[in-house]
Amino acid sequence: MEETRPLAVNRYRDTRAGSLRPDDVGREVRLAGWIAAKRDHGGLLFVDLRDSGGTEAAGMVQLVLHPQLDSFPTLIALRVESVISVTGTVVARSEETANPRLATGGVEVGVESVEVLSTADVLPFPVEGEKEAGEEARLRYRYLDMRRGPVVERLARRARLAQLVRTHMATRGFLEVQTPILTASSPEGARDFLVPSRLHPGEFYALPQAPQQFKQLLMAGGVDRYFQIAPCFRDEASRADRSPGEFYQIDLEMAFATQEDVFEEVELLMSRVVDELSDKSTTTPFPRLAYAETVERYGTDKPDLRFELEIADVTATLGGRTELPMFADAPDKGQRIRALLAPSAADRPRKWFDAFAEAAKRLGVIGSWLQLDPDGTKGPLSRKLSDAELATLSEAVGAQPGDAVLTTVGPGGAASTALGGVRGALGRELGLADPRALAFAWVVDFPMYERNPDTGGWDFSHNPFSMPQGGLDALRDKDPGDILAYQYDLVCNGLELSSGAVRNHRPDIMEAAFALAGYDVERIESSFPALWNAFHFGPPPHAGIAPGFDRILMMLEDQANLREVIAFPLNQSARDLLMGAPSQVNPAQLRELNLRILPPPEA
RNA sequence: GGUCCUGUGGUGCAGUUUGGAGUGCACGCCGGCCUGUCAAGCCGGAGGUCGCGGGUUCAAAUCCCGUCAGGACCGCCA
Repeated sequence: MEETRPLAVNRYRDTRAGSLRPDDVGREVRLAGWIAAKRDHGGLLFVDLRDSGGTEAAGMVQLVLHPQLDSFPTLIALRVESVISVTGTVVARSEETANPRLATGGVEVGVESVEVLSTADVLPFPVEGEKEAGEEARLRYRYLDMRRGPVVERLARRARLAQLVRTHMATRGFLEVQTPILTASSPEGARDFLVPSRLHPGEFYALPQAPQQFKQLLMAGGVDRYFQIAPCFRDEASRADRSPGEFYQIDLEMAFATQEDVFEEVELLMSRVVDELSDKSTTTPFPRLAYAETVERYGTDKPDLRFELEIADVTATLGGRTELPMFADAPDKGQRIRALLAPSAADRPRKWFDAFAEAAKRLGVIGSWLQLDPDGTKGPLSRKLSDAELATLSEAVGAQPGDAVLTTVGPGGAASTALGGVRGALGRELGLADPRALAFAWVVDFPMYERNPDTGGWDFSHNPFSMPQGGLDALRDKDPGDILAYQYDLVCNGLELSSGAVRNHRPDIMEAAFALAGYDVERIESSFPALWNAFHFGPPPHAGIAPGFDRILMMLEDQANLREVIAFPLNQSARDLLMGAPSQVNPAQLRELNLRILPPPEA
């Protein structure tokens, strides 16, 4: 598989510590690395020497030092994580003293001389050992965290992913193009990071939120297929699966391509990534799910499809009929009654159900529940509904004794979303999802527009450059809320991996599409001058997508947090605890940029 | 902008519900003993503004208010 890493033979080392085996017995070797652990027996000292990590050859070997050695007192005094270079002879360990838990455990190195290369102070947290260090300390001393191993292993996997993406995309005819980091601020979407221009007082560059316009301009420039592992910058709040500030996307765009062409390319790429970089498996083609249907069935547009469990609708069967006012009044209020099976949850404590009801309340819907205990039903609904109605409800979700049924009443979308959140949590808590499965799916047919609750007008619900399905006719004839876009997401295991679209390359359709969102031609032109102009000079139809590089790694590595797959991540509030960014700058720097700092507005 | 969780020697935690002496566990650190350990062992020791500020109380790690820091989430992320 992996080629052996060539090792420079120099004054520090001629052999990797982790490579020693019984075959090496008798060899004179020179090793370098960290003191991972010391075991001081007074007259005899054992040192675990750990070589640098991130390669298969790295590892640990036991050194034996005898008191006759000149440097014995020095070694006794050195703290763990100090760095040494030693020469010595590889000797076999007897059967009683061999360590089967160590790859090098059949041998040890009898040390003849030691050179101390650097010394370590008392550590802020242990490098060796099972204990988890706190998140803050790990970030502040990221280099020590790396020495623990797993982070570097993930970085190695990250490097392999980058390499695989590049070789694969090249064989598929994609041209890797680097696009600017200093570019123009864009009026749409996320908040920009701004970079003041020294040469042009009062003017700013912006860091790209994504190379969206550049890749479309590459299409206009006749590039057939473009890709890039592209840095993207957005000044928005973080989540566990969303880095603050910066992240990477496998950005790609294809000329003369349809939605299906994009799907095929991404399926090829993703299945190769999964095959070569994980022990999981997946099958292509990925299922296609319509957005509206997905939200209806799973309560989210990024469902975890590793398990069934669909949200049922009981508005028709229970609404308007029962004695229970919230159910009885629902149809008249335009509300829906939604229900979700919670398998084997009948004996959950009251607290668990209350937490669900609280969560539902925060989303503006009423949550209630029914527990099908073997010795009778419990929960608020059991007292308020007739036996027949309870049976109807249980049947709707397929509940058996021992299960519970969760219900929500409220506006359709919110009633579904509340249960969608519970569905995901149930999958994790009850182990419904096969941890080795990767359930990819395409979510298609996103709505083009959505109502702005403040203005009552129509906003683009996703990318304003997406092609509306039905083109000009749809824009002219349909209710904006009913117009779908050639806009799609790739989801996997409850994670949104990617978002893309067939682009709108026609100025006439663009004009009509933007008009519905309240933009006139002048505003399009001033907001997106490059694209608007380029599309008047014969742009090819094109489509693309941008799978999240960091999120793919999260998925491959089974990590719940992006920080685990990034070498030097920012913390939740976008601070770099290691480097101390952001930070104030000196007045001379500000003067040169013609900037003055104002106090933050009073709260 | 908001909600929730967490903050206790260098590290990871328990103690907070029900106020009563900085009480406890594991690791680390310092000193001593120890020639076959590999989480070495044994003996001894040091190390604390219980994040910070205010309040209630005879008495606060514990209750209340505020604030700071870390995390999860809502808003936000076309």
